[in-house]
Amino acid sequence: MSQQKQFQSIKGFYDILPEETPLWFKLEDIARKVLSQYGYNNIRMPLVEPTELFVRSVGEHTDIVEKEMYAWEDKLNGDKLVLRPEGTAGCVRAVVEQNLTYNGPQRLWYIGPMFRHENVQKGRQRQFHQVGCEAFGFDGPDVDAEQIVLLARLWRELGITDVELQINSIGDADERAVYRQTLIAYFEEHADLLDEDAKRRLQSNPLRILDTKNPRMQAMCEAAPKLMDCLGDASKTHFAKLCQLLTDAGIAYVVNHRLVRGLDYYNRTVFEWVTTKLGAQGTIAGGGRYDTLVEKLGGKPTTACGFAIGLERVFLLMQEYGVTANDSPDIYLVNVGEQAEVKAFNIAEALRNDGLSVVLHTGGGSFKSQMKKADRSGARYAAILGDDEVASGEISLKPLLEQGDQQRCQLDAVVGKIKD
RNA sequence: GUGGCUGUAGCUCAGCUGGUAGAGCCCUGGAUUGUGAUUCCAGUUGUCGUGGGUUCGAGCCCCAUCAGCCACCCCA
Repeated sequence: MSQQKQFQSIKGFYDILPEETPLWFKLEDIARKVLSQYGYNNIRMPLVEPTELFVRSVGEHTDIVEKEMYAWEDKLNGDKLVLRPEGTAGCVRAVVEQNLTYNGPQRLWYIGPMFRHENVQKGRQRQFHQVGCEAFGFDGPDVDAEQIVLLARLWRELGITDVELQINSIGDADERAVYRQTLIAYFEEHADLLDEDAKRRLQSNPLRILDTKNPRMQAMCEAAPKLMDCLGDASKTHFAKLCQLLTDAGIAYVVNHRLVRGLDYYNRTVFEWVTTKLGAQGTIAGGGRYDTLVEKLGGKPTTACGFAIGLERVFLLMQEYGVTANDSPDIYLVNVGEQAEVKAFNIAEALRNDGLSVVLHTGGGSFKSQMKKADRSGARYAAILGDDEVASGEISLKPLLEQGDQQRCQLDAVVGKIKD
């Protein structure tokens, strides 16, 4: 007997197992319900897009584009393609290509896998899943607030508490450019305090230096100029209105002046929902405005605001909070004896016609072993079909989840007894 | 990409300074012949992540490799 080689899944790519899917369904069902409550419509984009789409939208000098994309060249025609690392770019591409905002603003959402070649950790895999949500053509901060309130509702419905909302405004591109120069100048004045890491980032990503954990630099960073102070009136007003809307809605938030997004397309409002229960992968959802992206991808100027939810992280959080789900059948149909085995198949179908979920026991075995399997299936009832029942044209029903007597009844009375 | 820890049955793990593998759970069967979840009895489960090396002998020591966890980084 030669043993064939076994395969293992690619690093960072996982199977989601049957015992986990009920909770996934719960998560997805609730997300769908909440999104539709706010009038968002589902859109489904391809998993593969042209590489250039992400270079132009996410940004050439971002980590995602520089080192995390699954990119390749099509052998047949030389097209440069990628597995999508995020959803917004593809969604905007679709909106522009199909002229979806022709008849006015659009609220869209999508769900599916994203791909980033990162180092694997809990809550961070190379194929992961997001629910994304994008609103096009709404200028005011009310959409920003709507999306935040939507997420707050989602956490509530999912049974997740203790997630912190952080918000910030990173202004418009020109304001950010001014701030960038101001900040670089400030850091250069304090060059003696900068560590290796900070020097490296000084030109590439000076805003990130503010996040440093180096205690020697803390005080200097605290005293650095604030982005908020460089914003123009329009951006400031936008942010102030957002804050007011959130306060009025009773949504607690923290203004985090250092909150910056790693994707280039964001402007003005940025926000993140953060938990402390998942280690370093604390962000379960993040988003913000991207008012210039539609135009940058060839569409008419259209403002936009969106967010993405990291589903694996939310899933882990649900488990953390003890949220459970099951998809147990109503009935496990026990059948012993030659006649019973023959009849059971049709009885199962008849019960399913009445809308019940029925697992038919197959493969024979004693009453005892069949009852064990009935119990393990999680079914609410065992429906028992033996020689006696076949003779009288009845079926016995035994509740498995709670105490109660076994009852014999006619087949067409089963639904009534179970639906009580 | 960098650093630290880990990898033994389906699951959780034990395995002494190297002497050819164990527990609990699970699973299968049974405890007067039609009844589960409790109890009792019996039984099955393994290329000790993979490939090399040292040794008379490796789960244990050494090297490589793969995978997982944690942190940095980044993000959802």
